[in-house]
Amino acid sequence: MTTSRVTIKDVAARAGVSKGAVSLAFNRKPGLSEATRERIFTAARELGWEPNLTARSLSSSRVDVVGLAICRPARMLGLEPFYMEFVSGVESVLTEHACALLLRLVRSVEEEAGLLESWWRGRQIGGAILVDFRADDPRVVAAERLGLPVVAVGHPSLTGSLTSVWTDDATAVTEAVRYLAALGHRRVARVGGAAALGHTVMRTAAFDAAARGLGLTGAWQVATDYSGEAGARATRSMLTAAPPDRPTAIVYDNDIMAVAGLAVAAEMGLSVPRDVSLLAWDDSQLCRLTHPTLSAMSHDVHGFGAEAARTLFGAITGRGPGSHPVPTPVLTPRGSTAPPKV
Amino acid sequence: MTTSRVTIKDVAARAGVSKGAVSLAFNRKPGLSEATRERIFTAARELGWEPNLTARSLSSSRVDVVGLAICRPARMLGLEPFYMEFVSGVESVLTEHACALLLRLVRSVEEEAGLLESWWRGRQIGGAILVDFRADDPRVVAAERLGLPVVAVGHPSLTGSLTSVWTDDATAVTEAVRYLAALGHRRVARVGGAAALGHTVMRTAAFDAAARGLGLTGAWQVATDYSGEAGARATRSMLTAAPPDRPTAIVYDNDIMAVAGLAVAAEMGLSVPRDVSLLAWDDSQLCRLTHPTLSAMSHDVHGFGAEAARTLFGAITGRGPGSHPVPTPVLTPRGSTAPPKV
DNA sequence: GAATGGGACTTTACCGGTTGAGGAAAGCGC
DNA sequence: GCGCTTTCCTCAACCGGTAAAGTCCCATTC
Repeated sequence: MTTSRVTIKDVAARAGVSKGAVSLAFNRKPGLSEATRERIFTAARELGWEPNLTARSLSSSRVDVVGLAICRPARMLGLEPFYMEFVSGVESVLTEHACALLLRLVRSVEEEAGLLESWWRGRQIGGAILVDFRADDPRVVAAERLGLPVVAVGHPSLTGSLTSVWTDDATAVTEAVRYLAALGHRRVARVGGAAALGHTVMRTAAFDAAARGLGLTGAWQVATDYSGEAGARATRSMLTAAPPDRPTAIVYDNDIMAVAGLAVAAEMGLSVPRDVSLLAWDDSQLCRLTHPTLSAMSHDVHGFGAEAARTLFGAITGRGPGSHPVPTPVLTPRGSTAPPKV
Repeated sequence: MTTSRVTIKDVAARAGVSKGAVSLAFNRKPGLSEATRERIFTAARELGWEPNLTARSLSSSRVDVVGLAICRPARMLGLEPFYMEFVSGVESVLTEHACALLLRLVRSVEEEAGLLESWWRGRQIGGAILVDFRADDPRVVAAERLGLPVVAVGHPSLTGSLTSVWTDDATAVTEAVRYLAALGHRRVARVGGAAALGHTVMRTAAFDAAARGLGLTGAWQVATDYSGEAGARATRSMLTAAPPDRPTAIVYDNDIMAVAGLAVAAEMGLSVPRDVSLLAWDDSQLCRLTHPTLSAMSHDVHGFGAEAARTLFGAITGRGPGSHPVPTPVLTPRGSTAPPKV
């Protein structure tokens, strides 16, 4: 009921000091005796005062909020364990710095670029995390132009002069293909993510290169929108191909599509991994909840988010641009991959 | 590079008016001629000015940010499609009001109560959305004491005097049980969510009542932590029970556990729905990506989030407490439910 | 004993908007 | 031509903090 109208002035009055002193105490700056400091904290505690962050950031012109806009259809977002895990990693670091996360779902990168400008101009955020880069991403130019401190989650080749945090997807794709080839697979397919995304392009190229390098003749890949439906559709079309073309192993660009692929195989009466091997990507817990369990290219998404947040703090505090690779996804074999049936 | 140091004063100067006039124009308040208004907008556009929201909320003491804290282990969060869909529903309404969402993951409701107080005292949020109520939830008292406008997502019996938005879970559970009984099942089990959550308690009671009412002798339910692992464990222990006790149908409290249950059945060589029927809850797209597809108690989670946000705006603008039911989940039969084998 | 220095605060000028109290000019009735 | 509204706009006081400059007092130092 009592709308807390307690301000720094009340605390100052109660502690018998000026508001400047209260400010010094709460920002742990030197220039106050221990006794006074203590008196101020006591007064604040008694009144239940907390500094008004709005006022603080107005006068100190630093904002303890970072923005994150995600640009994927709501439908897919919910299913994609990646984002929530990423966000939770980001949070874990932000929390340490008493920093908050402003989240927004957008429909296009153009909208996102506009939003970032708005947020920054309106002093709503002190920095931002950018994900899902595409070729010639408008956000690169926007962030540079605005001088907005950001961390770009994506390969340096996509993020221009922005500070970036990225995984080496090309190497991971190569490892995946090598593994399947080592098992004896010759016809390997890949169900990729959205073609517009930069990392999809890179994975696609890496897949091609790896397949060619290993002399795999039947390499075949398609792009999807990352949704389970699309994954199912792609899998169905691959598995219904005439036997000489039919892949014996399929790599997916996320978990969901791999799960959907597993269902398609079951629905077609094919046994995994006897008739076809499946390899997922990202490796959320979902991969351990299926039967058979899904082999996957696994990485620490939570840690990825945390690293992104740490890097963002670096950018906000003026550290110049840089490129921060995080560990490459590693192959985690489970029940869905095996040598092809002879 | 050019840190945008454009302020209302610059715009005023350029348009040849006072800053008060600019303020009036940008808040669409009366008292300005069309011509002046136009001149001001032009000047603002030319300078690329956007009002500093920090300054605005300091002087107008209204904050266009709402808080949402989610209290579940990161592990589970990622997998739970519910939250992202809910958030996307919330967003869809917030966006219309040019309002932002402050998100935070917390480890306990106590921490959340503290956070809300901090956010509110620090004028970081204008209101909050509270989810996952438990019995005697400390957030109820906290929100009341602070006078913080909130919308509580949970049954009115759990949310005290707070404005609430809720689904009638008891009715939905009853419908689920009735459906399975109508198919001929006599031994129906339920894999519930976290026992500490209020809605779990209500669903548990409703399940018991429904089973008793229908004279089902083998009703059996357990509580879990909502994780896929726990769902798998529960399913395994149910399906390994001696035949007279073994349930022929299992209802799950979310999607993930149902998916895990499906895998367990497969791993045990049981056929779904021939040997056992499974019924999921929430019905994200995941239910359509399995084989067989999962029958589910289905509701519009996106719409649920949107309604919560709308109701919150009501609370913020001073509308008194109220209780807003949203549509009860409805049964959506798919491939995982059938009459029991005789 | 005057000059120096520094610790402990206070003062005061912002930060960039909003808001309510005016004030000048134009329109209107008589 | 005078008072009275309206319309349109200016002024100045906030909002609740921060930060740089200023004040005071006391201990040193020469």
